[in-house]
Amino acid sequence: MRIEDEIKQETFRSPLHRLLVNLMFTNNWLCDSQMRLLKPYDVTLPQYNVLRILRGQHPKPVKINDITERMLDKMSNASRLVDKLVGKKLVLRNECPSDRRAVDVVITEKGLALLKQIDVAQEGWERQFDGYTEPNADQLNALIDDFRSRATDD
Amino acid sequence: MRIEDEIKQETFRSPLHRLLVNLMFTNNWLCDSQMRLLKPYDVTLPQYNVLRILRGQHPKPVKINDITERMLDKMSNASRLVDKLVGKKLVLRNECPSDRRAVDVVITEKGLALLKQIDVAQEGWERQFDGYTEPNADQLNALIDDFRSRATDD
DNA sequence: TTGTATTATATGTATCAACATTATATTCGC
DNA sequence: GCGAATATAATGTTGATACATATAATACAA
Repeated sequence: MRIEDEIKQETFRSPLHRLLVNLMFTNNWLCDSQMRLLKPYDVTLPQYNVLRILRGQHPKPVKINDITERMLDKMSNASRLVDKLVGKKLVLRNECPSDRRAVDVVITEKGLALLKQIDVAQEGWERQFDGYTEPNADQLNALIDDFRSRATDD
Repeated sequence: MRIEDEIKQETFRSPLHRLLVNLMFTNNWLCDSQMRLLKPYDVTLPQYNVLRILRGQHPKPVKINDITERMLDKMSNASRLVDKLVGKKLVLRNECPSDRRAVDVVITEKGLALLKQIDVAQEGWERQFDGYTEPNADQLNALIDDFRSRATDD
C-alpha cells in the first residue's frame, strides 16, 4: 500500500519529505510485526535484542557497557533491560572480578533455549520475503547507506 | 558510516537481515536528529506530529480518533498527547456539539506560532540533504515501497 | 600517594507506547 | 421506544526511552 494511503495524507512537501515518512512508517511496520512475533514468548523487542547480543558472545560474558554500544537504540537503559531478563532467569549478572565497577552478563541455558525457539519463528517470518532476492536487498541497502551518508551533521 | 561499524557487528546472516537492521538504524538516526531539533522548543516528536496534523486541518477541528488514524505509530494515546498540548496551551479541546462522545481538538495561535518557528529550523535541517537530489529520493522511495509490498502477511 | 578525572553502572523523573478496561454516548435491530 | 451492539475517549498498568544525577571503582597526574 502506498504511504499516502497508509497515513491518509495525499501529498508530501517533497520527495525528501515522503522519504522520511516512508522510512519511519516502514520501520514501525517492521517493529510491529516483530513485536507480534515475540509476544507469545514473553519477551519484548529490546529484550530480544539484548539476548541475541549475549548469544553472539556466549559463553563469554558481556558488560552492560558493551551491550549498550551494540544496541540499535543507544540509551543508557541496558541496565534495566538486563534486570528484566534476570527476573525471567534468561541471563545471569555477575560482578566482574577484574573491575568491580563492571557487570558481566551471560545468557543462561534457558535463555539459549528460548532463542532457539524464536529462531524457528523468525525463519518463518523471514520467509515472507522469499520473493525478495539478494540483489534487491543489496541495492536497497546501498541506497539507504548512501542516503545516510549525505547528512552533514552528527 | 557503515552499519557494521555503527553497531560493532561485523557480519549479518543475510542481505535481508542487514536490510532490516539498516532500516531500523536509519530510522533511529532520523528520530534522534529530529528530537534534538525539537528540544529547544519544548515539544516532543509525538507532540510535534500531533500539532502538524492539527495545522493541516486548521481552522477545522480534528477528533482524537482522526489524530490516531493519522499518526505513524498507531496506538491509543492521542488522548494523553493532547492532554500535554492543552497543558502547554498549544491546542484547545472542546466537546463536539454533534456527538457528545467525541472531542474536537484545535491548534491555538500559540501553537501555530510555535510551528512557524520550528518550520525555520526544519528547513535548516533538511538543507543537510541538499546534495540528495529528487531522483535519488524517488528511487529510494520506490525501492522501499517495493520492499514493503513483498511482505505477505498483515 | 593523594587528589582529581574518568569509567561503569544504577536510579529517579518525565514522556511515550501497547494493551486492557471502563465510562459514556450513539446507532441499529426489533 | 427499548435494549444490545458499537463508537469515542479516558484511564490504569507495564515496559521502554531520554535525560540527569548518584554511587562507586579505577586510572591518572602531580
